[in-house]
Amino acid sequence: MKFDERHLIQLAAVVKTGGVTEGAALLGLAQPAVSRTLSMLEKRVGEPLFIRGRRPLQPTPLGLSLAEHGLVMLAASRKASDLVESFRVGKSGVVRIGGTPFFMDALIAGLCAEFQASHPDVRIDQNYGYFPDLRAALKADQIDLAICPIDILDEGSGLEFQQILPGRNVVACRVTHPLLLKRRPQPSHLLDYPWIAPPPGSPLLADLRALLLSFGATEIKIRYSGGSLMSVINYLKSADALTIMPHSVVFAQRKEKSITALPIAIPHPERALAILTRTDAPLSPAVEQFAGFVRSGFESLRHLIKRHEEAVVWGL
Amino acid sequence: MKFDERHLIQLAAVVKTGGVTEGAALLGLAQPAVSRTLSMLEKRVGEPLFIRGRRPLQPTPLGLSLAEHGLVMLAASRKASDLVESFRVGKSGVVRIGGTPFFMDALIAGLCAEFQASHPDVRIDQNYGYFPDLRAALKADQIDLAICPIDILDEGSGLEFQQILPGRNVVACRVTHPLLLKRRPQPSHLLDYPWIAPPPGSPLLADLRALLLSFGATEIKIRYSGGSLMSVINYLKSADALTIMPHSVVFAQRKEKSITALPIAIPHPERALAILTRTDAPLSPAVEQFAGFVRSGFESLRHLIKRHEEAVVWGL
DNA sequence: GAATTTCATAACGATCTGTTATACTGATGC
DNA sequence: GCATCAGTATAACAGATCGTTATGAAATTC
Repeated sequence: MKFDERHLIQLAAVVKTGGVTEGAALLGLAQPAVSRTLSMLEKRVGEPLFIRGRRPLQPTPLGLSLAEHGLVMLAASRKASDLVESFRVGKSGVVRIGGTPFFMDALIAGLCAEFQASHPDVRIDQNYGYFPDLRAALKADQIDLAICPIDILDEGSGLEFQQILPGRNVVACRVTHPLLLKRRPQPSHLLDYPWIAPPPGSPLLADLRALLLSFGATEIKIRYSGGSLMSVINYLKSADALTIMPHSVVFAQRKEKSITALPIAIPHPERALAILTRTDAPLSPAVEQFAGFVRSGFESLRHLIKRHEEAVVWGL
Repeated sequence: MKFDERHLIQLAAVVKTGGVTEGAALLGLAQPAVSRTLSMLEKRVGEPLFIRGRRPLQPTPLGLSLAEHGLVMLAASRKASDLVESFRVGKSGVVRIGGTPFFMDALIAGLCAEFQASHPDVRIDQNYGYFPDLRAALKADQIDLAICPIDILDEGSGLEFQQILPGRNVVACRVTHPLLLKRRPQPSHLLDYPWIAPPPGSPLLADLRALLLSFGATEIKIRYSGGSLMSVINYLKSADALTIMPHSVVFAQRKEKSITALPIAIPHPERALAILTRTDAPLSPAVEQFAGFVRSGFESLRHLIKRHEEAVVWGL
């Protein structure tokens, strides 16, 4: 005995509403359609599903049991419909993001949480990587969207950068660092302290090398490397060490009052943060929503940084 | 977005098995049918449900979520099919029985439990009543089957008795009753003890009256009445009272060794126990099974009683 | 017992289903 | 890199099914 699921749903609707007419209305059908379905079901099952000739239509035990299964299907069907609707407007789905570790840890994770306040049914899968990895992951459709500093894209690579924050590197240290006490700290002083090297593969590492070269420094006291952002910060908090960091990352930590940036202008390449996506395939609605949220989030951040810097300048 | 539930089930089958061909096979369909359903679904949903061009067919998150709902429906559908199968062979369903209190309590309740050892999914609803009530309940389709002593049925009543046990009334008392010590207890001795009257409406009450009349007794010391079987037995256990009971009910209590029957032959009308059912509507499979079980159960009981009585005779 | 509501049946067009046959595409082998 | 192969998509068609309107039958209600 194999059922057409729709028939069981119709049965469920009739049992639930207590009438063929009402059941049909519940499903948006005409009454004869449902009536015929019931007759057909009874014939096929070979057992009565309703007690005939009773006006508040009353199911037999078998009819009732079958209707319960139908109700399960009806609920599942409704849920499926809702799911598609919410998926379409980006209210459900999966967003697979990748990005450079410091940015992800400092800025994106929090944004994800904020995003889910309005999109609770969107799942976010986060991955770490630097540009080459991210580019490959995007091409291989392992992630939907990458967040990393702008890099060079081949022509016709099928990828696209959208800048979300202008970049600037700073030298970070703990708030009690002795260099902060100096009236005018000089770049050469930077060589007096132990350094934390950014993770290998990180653009920051290249930037650090360029920075040192600009001082004519050939050697640097690297005492720690390989840690994630939290490790680096915790190390910094416990020593007068220095490291190079995107300004926005240091800025994001300002509330903690544990690390800050040295007021030393250092050379820095153009490293604007951007969203990297594929151009060949359309983004799923949830990804689209998330990307929009990230853009507006960084737009706010940009203004915040701007006002903050103006305030700091005035405060000087 | 409203789905044809069957489509979601097909989607579920494909996701579950990991291939269109296998999914189709799981549902007993040809591959093109399922393939077309998938194409159609994707077009209607407007979002890809599978990542194209991957051989171990891989669903998108949306496809996967939809498939989960489809799986729910598939499971419900299977359960519904199983339910009908088990109903057909009487392995599930509801049996609504009614009967005279003493028989139900003494004999039927235990049989119900035994029945459900082989039919665990059959629910039994038990009701009490005497013949007129049971007849009415059957006609009103409130019960499927009644168990009571055979009574007079009108011609064309649409009901039918099937005898399951020949009837015989005995005088019951506790095993320590003084009358049991007498060599040859006489009917007249019965008037010396207090009596328990069977419940009003009970055939036993009429039988008791007839019994007394046969002794020429006009008065009897009725000290207790209205109790269910358990009350009557508990009363009997605590006093040298007497009461009239169907022999089978006393017999059913033999293991308890608390009450027994006096070896006094008393006049008794023909009161064979029977199953009363409607003849106009077919019994549901579960009821049929139950009726068969009751018949064979009483068949065994009949033999048991016979052997038991022969043994008692030999023992004398 | 008449009115009204509800259910069952009939007939019909449109749609959809499932089938077979066949072309296509990605995986696998050398 | 090309051939082979398994699995998937497409096409075409016959049959079933759906949902509709119109209408008759049955039961409830007043």
